Amino acid sequence: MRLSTKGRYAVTAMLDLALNGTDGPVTLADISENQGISLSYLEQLFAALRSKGLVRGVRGPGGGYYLGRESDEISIADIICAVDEWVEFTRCKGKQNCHDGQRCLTHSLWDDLSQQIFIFLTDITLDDLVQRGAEREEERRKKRAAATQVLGLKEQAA
Amino acid sequence: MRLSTKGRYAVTAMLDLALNGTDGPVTLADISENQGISLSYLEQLFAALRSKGLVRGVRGPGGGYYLGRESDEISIADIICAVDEWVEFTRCKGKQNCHDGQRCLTHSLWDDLSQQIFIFLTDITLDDLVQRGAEREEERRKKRAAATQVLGLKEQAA
DNA sequence: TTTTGTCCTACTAAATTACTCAGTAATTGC
DNA sequence: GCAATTACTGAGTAATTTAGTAGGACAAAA
Repeated sequence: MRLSTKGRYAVTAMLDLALNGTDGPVTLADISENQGISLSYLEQLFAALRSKGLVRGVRGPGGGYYLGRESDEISIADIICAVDEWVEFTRCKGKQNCHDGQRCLTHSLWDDLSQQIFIFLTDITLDDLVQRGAEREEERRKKRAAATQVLGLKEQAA
Repeated sequence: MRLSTKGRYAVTAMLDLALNGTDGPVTLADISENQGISLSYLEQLFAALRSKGLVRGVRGPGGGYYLGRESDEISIADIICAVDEWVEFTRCKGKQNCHDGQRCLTHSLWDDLSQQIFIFLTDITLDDLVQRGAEREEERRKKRAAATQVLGLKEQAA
């Protein structure tokens, strides 16, 4: 899993959509101004988001973008995966030579870590972030505790 | 926390050092050949590692690099921080405009995630990887469980 | 004193990131 | 129908990062 600023831009934009898309679609021009991201870069990001069904575009005057699904059914991992392509490159089979086994050690380390991050981000939805913004701190703590508990349980079971 | 291939290279090289540095120093030329990393790039990485005291260089014939500390006192996070500079860029105060609070939401999300990753990688040492390579699978599972348990406990306490 | 290696600086190539420009397509209001 | 608005598309470009080259200077062993 890659954690780039590109993914952050996408999450920020999607959050903007979740917050402001309640009454009518939101234009990229608005998001561009709100978040300080260039319009054309947003267009590229939203092309990727659209192809994954995370957003729905409406053309013409008064148009803009809606979320493709409910905000509590869009995880942060969904968004990042959509824009970051995610061809996980650490697979030993094939390109890399893992003859002496050392490289495989770091590979498995990275795979493990990547999976941990993925699980973490899969358990956080756009809606969770919205709730967080609405000063519902208690709710937030519960959600976060539940998310990280999954991490713990997953490994303790092994 | 950044997870780049640069950091992976560094971890791989350090693991090579931990495995082959038991009898005498290891030359960068050896690591270069073993791991398929260019010599000059390794020199850059090791300059950073050396400045942080993670390795110790010995000049002249028969020279090379030793680990700067015992392998069980060097965490993966140490290595990545050394080469990746880590100027965490998500701090709201200052450069970015967080006027409407939306950006702050993603900032705190990223900060949280970054911290989770950091904790995860801090609890894994070079020695853990070496043990793992020695087919001590049971040991590995115990270590991993302990490491991830920290993640769980940290949040459950909140 | 020659060889082997670290150490140091600058430069270059490739990839990625972020952005620009110039359009086309669909929808609305006049 | 026509103009305005907005999503879409693709080519191109600047800035940054990553990775690798080149050419040394210094230190120590042979």
